[in-house]
Amino acid sequence: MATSIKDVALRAGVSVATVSRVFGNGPVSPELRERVEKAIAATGYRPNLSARRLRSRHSHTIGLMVADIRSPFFTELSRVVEDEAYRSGMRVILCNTDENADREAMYLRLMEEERVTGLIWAPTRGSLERLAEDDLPFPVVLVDRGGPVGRHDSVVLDNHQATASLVHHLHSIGRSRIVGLFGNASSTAIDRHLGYLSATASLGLSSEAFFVAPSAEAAEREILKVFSRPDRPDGIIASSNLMLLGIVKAMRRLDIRTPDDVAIAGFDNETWSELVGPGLTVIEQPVGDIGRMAMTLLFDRLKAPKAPARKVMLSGRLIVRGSTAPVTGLVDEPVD
Amino acid sequence: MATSIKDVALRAGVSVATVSRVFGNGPVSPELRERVEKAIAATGYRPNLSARRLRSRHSHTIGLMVADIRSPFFTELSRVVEDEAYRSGMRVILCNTDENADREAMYLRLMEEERVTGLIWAPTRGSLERLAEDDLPFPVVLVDRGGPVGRHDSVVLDNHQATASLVHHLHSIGRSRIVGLFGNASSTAIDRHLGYLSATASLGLSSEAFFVAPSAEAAEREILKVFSRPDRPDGIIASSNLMLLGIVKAMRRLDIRTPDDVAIAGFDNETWSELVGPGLTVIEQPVGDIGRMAMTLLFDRLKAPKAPARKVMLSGRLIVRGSTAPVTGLVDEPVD
DNA sequence: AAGCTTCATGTAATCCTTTTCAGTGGCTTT
DNA sequence: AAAGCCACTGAAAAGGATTACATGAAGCTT
Repeated sequence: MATSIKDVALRAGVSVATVSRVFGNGPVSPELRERVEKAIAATGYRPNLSARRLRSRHSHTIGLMVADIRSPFFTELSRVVEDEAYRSGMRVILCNTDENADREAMYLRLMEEERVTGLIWAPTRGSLERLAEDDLPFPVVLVDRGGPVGRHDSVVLDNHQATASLVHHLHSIGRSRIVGLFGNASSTAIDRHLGYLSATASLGLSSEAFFVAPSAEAAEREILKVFSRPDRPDGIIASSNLMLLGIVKAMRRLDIRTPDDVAIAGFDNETWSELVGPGLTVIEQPVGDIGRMAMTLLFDRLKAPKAPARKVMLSGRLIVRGSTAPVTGLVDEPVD
Repeated sequence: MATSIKDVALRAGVSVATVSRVFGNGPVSPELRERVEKAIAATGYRPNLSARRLRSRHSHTIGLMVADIRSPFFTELSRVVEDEAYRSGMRVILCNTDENADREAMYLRLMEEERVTGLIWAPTRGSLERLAEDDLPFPVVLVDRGGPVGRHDSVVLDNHQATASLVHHLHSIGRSRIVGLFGNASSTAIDRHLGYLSATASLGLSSEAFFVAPSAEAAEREILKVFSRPDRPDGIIASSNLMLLGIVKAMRRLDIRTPDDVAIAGFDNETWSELVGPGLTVIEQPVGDIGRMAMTLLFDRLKAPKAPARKVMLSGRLIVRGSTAPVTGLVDEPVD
C-alpha cells in the first residue's frame, strides 16, 4: 500500500492541508515546511496524480494526434511538443491515427475522457472537412494540415508556395516535362498538388499528377509505370520523403541517371537527404518552429478562449542538391 | 461543467452504481442497460479517467523511457509499444531522457506519481549499473540495454554476436585493418565494442576503437582525424546509424571510395540504407519483435510478480550491400 | 411451504487530493 | 484599547468514479 498524504501529515504532526500546501506553495511557515519535507523524504511519498487531477479539475495533459510517429516530420514534431509540454509541467498523450477515421474518432473520445487541456492535431482529410460541425470540449490547434481559417487555430507550411518554388527551380535548370507524385491520403498532398498546378500553369508547362498510397513501394511502382511510356518526364516533384525514396529506387532499377535524365525534388530535409544518390533537393520544413508555434497558439487560446482563430503559415527553405544540378551537357562535374 | 455519472443516472432513473456497471460490464438487465445507454448518448457523457484510475487503483498506464524518440530504433519501438498498449486498453507515457541522468531521475519520479502499471526502459549507462539497488514500485522491463540477468526482465539484441558477424563479414571480403567507431553514451555501444574486440582477436586482426558523442557530426570529425594518419584502415564498423552517416560524409569529403578503399558496415536497417552511397551493409534489428516481447514480458511479470527475471536475446540479421561488396581489383562493377 | 441461492439493484464508503471555510494569534491602525 | 488586518493552520467538503455490502425478488430444493 503506497504512502499517502495522510501518512506524511501524521508523521510530520500537521494536517493534510498543510502537506498539500507544501506542494502547491501555499502559505506555510518555515518550520512546518521543513518538518513536512523531512516526512516526505522519510516516507518516500509521491503525490497521486490521478487524485490531484480529479480534485483540481485540471489534467495538465495535452493530446497529440498525428498520422504516424514514424514519419520524420511527426517524429520531430512530437519531440518538440513533448519538450515544450514537460517544460511547463504538462504531459502529452500521443496517438497514431494511420490516417484512419475510426482510429481518429476513438482517440478523440479518449482525449475527452482524459479531459485534456488541449489537442494538437494533424487531422485526416475527412475530419478536416467535418471540423466545423462537431465541437470538442477542449481547444484544438491544427498542425501540418489546416483548411481555411475556421474555428480552430492552425499552423502549417505554405505548401502552395513551397511546391511552386520546386517547380520554378526545376524550370530554371531547364526542365519542362515535370510530373508530380502525391500521396493520396493527407490534405497536405492536395495543397501541394495545387501549388504544382498553378506553378506549371503560370510557366506554361504541361502538368501531370499521380496519386498513390503514402509508401515508398507504391511510389516506386507508379514511377516504373510512368517511365514505361515513351514520353518520359525530365523532372519529378514528390510530395513527401517516402515518395522521394520510391522515386530514387525506381531510377536505380531503370538505370536512369539523376539529374542528367531526370531531376528530382521533394519535401523534408533529413540527415540522409544529402547522401542518397547525388543528394536530394528538398524543401526543408521548420518543424521545430511549427511545433513551438502550435504550443504557443494553444497556450494563448487557453488564456483567451474567445479570441478569433489564428492561422500561422510558415515558409519552407529550398535546399538545392545534386538531384537538381544543372546539366552542362558535356561533362558531369561533381556538384558542391 | 461536464456531465458526470450522476447526471446520467438521474436521467436514466437508476443509481450511479448501475451506470458504472454498464461500463464495467457488471450484471445489468437488458432494459436498464438500454435506458442507461440512451442517457449516455443523450448527455454525451464521457467517464472521467482520473476518477476511475483513482478509485480503481489501476492506472492502466505504462511508461516508455528512451534516449530519444528521433533515433529510428526508438521511433519504431514506441510505435509498436503504443499499438500493443492501446490494444489492451493501456496508455503510454513517453519520455526522452537524452541519456541524461537528471532527466531520467525526474521522469522516474513522474512514473511513480502516475502510478504506472509498468515501465519499459532503455536506461542510461549509469542507471543500468545502479539498477540493482534502488527498487521501484512497479515492474520494469529493460530494452535495448540490459546488463547481466539481474532483478529485471530485459530484451536486447545479441550485440556481441551481431558485431562479431560484421567483423567476420569484413574479414571475409579481405579486410584486415578494421577500426570500430562507437557511441560514448549508451551501454549498447559497450557491448558492441566487446563483440568487436573478441572477433578481431579471434581472427588475429589488429583492433582500434574510437568513442565519440552519438551524432553524425562527431563521427565525421573523428573519422576525418583517423584518415589523416598514414596507416589508413580498410574497413570501419559503426555502432549506430548516426555514426554510419558521419562516416559516409567523411568518405565523401575525403573522396575515398567505398567499398574499394574502405568497406563500411553498421547497425539498423532503414528505408534509405540501401540508397546511401553504394548501399549500406547493416545489421537489421528485429525492432517489432523486441517491442512486442517487451510487452509480453511486462504482462507476464504483472501476472507473476515473483517469477525469476528473464533475459531475452534476439539476433540481428546481416544485410549485405554495396558498402562491403568484394572488390574485384580490376573493374568496378555496379553492385545491385 | 419454509429455507436457500441467485441475480439485479441501490446505498454508502472509499480512493487521495485540493480547496473552502473558519478560526487563532499577533500586529498595526486610529 | 478596540478594531481591523495578515499570515498560518486545521477540519471538512468536494471532485467523479468503483466497489463492498445490504436488500428484495425470483426460482429451486426438499
